[in-house]
Amino acid sequence: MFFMKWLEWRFLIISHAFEIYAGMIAAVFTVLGIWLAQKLSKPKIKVVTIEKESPVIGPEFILNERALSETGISARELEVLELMAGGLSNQEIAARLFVSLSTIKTHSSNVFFKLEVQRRTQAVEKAKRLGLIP
Amino acid sequence: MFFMKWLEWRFLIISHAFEIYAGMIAAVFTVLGIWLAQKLSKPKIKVVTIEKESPVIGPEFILNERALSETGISARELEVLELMAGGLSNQEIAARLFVSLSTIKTHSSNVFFKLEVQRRTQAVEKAKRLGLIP
DNA sequence: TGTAAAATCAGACTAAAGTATGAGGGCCGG
DNA sequence: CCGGCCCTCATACTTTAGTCTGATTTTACA
Repeated sequence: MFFMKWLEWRFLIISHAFEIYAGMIAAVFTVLGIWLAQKLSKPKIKVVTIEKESPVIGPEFILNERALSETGISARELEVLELMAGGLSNQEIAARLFVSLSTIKTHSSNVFFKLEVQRRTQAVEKAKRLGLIP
Repeated sequence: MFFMKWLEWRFLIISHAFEIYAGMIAAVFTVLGIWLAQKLSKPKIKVVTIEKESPVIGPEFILNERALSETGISARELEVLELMAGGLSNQEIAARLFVSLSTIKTHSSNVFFKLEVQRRTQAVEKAKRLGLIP
């Protein structure tokens, strides 16, 4: 029985040798094709942009020249305004700028007038809004 | 001459019929393989992530509770501090909160003590730094 | 229920801040 | 060279801010 079966197989293989050969070639080259496709195909590139919140990197202050000229605030007055914003008293500002208290009072009064306010806290607040100080 | 060439070709084709056949099969199935690969394989996706710096859009203010408890500033005192930062005088703050001027003076004095400052401008400046007010 | 913190207010005082007015000197452009 | 602006300073005065002391009431909490 075994022998018979084997003979049958042998016959089949021999008589269909070409077809088997062709099939093997087909199989091998199909695999080759798949492999080629995988190797050669360019990957699709998907670009994902991620918005990253940067915690206020640039404290870069740019003076608002327009507002400055519109208010008519002078260089010295702006200096006083900056120190004022730093929380200094008129006395301390005077010492810092090597001038008298009277001078600072005059300057600050002028600043208040030009900014249309009546208190230093308001002046600082408005000056910041206008971009006159950081 | 032409005839000779043709004969030569013919001979070549016939004698190598099998190889040509095999080659064609190989070619066809290579293409099939490529096609299969294209159809069946998931498309390769290469994900490129790009970090994009965005300059903090939201000026959303979040109160710094830590600093608040550390300084020991009470709710009412914080209210006064906020109005103070708005440039209001003690008189105006008193009117706004329906209390007397004395009360506001007491509150502000307490705030100055807790923030370790001596002037309202300094208090406002420091409070902003600490995240107590916007 | 006692108490500690918070909120309220007052009076008195000191210290700043702000206003008003005037004035002198420096600098610049018409 | 003069008028206008800026910077400076002073004096006098008013207003606001800030300190200190002391007190009452409310609220929250153990």
